[in-house]
Amino acid sequence: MSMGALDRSRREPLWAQLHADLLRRLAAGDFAAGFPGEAQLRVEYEVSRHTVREAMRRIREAGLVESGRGRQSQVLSQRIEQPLGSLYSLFREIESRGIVQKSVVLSCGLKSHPEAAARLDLPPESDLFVLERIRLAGGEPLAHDCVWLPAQIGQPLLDTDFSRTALYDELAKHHIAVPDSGRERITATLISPEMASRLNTPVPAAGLTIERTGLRKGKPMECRRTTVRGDRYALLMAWNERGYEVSGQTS
Amino acid sequence: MSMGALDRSRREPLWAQLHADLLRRLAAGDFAAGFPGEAQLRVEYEVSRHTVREAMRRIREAGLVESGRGRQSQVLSQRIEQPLGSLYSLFREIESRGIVQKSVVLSCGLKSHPEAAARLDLPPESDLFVLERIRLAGGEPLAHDCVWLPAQIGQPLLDTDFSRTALYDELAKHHIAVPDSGRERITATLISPEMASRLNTPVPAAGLTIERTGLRKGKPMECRRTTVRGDRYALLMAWNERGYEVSGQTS
DNA sequence: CTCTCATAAATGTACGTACTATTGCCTCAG
DNA sequence: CTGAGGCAATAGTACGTACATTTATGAGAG
Repeated sequence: MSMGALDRSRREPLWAQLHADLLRRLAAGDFAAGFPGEAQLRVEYEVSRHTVREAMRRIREAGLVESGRGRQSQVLSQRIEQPLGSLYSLFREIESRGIVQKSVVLSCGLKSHPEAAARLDLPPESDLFVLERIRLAGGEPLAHDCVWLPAQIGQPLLDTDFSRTALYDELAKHHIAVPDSGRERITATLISPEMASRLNTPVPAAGLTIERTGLRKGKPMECRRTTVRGDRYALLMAWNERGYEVSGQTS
Repeated sequence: MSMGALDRSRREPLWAQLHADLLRRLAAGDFAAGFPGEAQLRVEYEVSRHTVREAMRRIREAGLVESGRGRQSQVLSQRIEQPLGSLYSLFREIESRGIVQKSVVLSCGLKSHPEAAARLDLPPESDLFVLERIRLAGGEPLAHDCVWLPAQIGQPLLDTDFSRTALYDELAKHHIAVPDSGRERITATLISPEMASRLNTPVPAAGLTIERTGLRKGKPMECRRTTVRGDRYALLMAWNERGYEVSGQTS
């Protein structure tokens, strides 16, 4: 309900409060039986039509509802996919297909790593949280994944069993936000004999190496190096006049 | 100037006409010495502040200007880069670095190719324009590139010497528009011995294989298969809350 | 010359009104 | 039952006003 949802004494703009409340109610499914009209929202929240439209514009632009002259707003499919890079796409795609995703943890602890420290904007000899895993999909090795975090972020994760859980889920449990932007460098490389035995590939074999730096509010907070078996993964990119979409394909 | 720029009798909304005119003037460099304020635009175009803001909101959201309380709008960098896929990024990046870009044309003509025809939504036995090249950068082989076009599009290109010219430039000369959207499938593959001799790589070597379908107004018009030497190319992806940016890196 | 503070200017927020264009629904004639 | 037409509802466009908040500027004190 709108009781107390809007507080005119707060510094936050009215439309922003209304926008937040509408998002909340959308997520809660309040509008499953139809989205209210501008007039109804104006009465319900006791704001002007201008304020309602200011909030609704953002809802529309996010693609959550569709509206037009003469007809009320229609709730659209609720998928709000934030870009999280090709790596995230990879592992999400696996889950969405219901493939069992497990990992073999090769190491998990604190260790210095000059190259990773440089990418995290830290002094070369800083201790970093490092997590090295072989990621399995459907029981078969898919990728070798090594992630470094600043020690202060990784500290609470030292005792975690990462064989069945995702790093971002663990970060969320400790109320640490995931990256909101980042860079990835994707190259095709030969899988080394040592790596080949871990990934159970023939020699020679090709792999996709993804070097990733994740940022939060512009500050590096995650540095990753992942080698995916070339025979089991494809990176899919779709582009149009508005931008790119990235997804993955695992076999 | 604003003389006659806005026509209230037209069906197009006033803000849209204003928006279009501001875009035009921006592109023409009219605002190089500072973007006009809302008040000035209101007077100049004889519209209400609401209409000015409706137009300006779109200019701001397109990232063309930046504005905030107390200070006038600032013109930002004017780069409006249309996404054209990773392949385009690859070859553009080479040109921007001034590296001499040449090609060895392996074949150029009309030929049927069932698999490519399927991707172009054409009957399997249709004749297609096919152009197969080894692309060189700095005198050294970089990629093997094979592109198929529907015969009617490729017909005028049959006599072109593609050893020094880009396909899209040739299409432009014949007033054929380039794709405005498309899909790419990027995988890591082993370079076959036959390909290795063409690309001058050792055996074994890894390569990035890009299968691309370019669309114009939703209709497939280009189908491509490119194998890039893994040791000479990296695909760079940057992502933030708004979307992805893709670029390339050649060595 | 430099720092501080008041002022002006600009955009942001928020209210009001009116009219337009489009849609969906209901009524009514056939 | 069906189709046409009118009517009400709804979002879009466009105008007006006022005040808040932030920034840049300039005057004046030190």
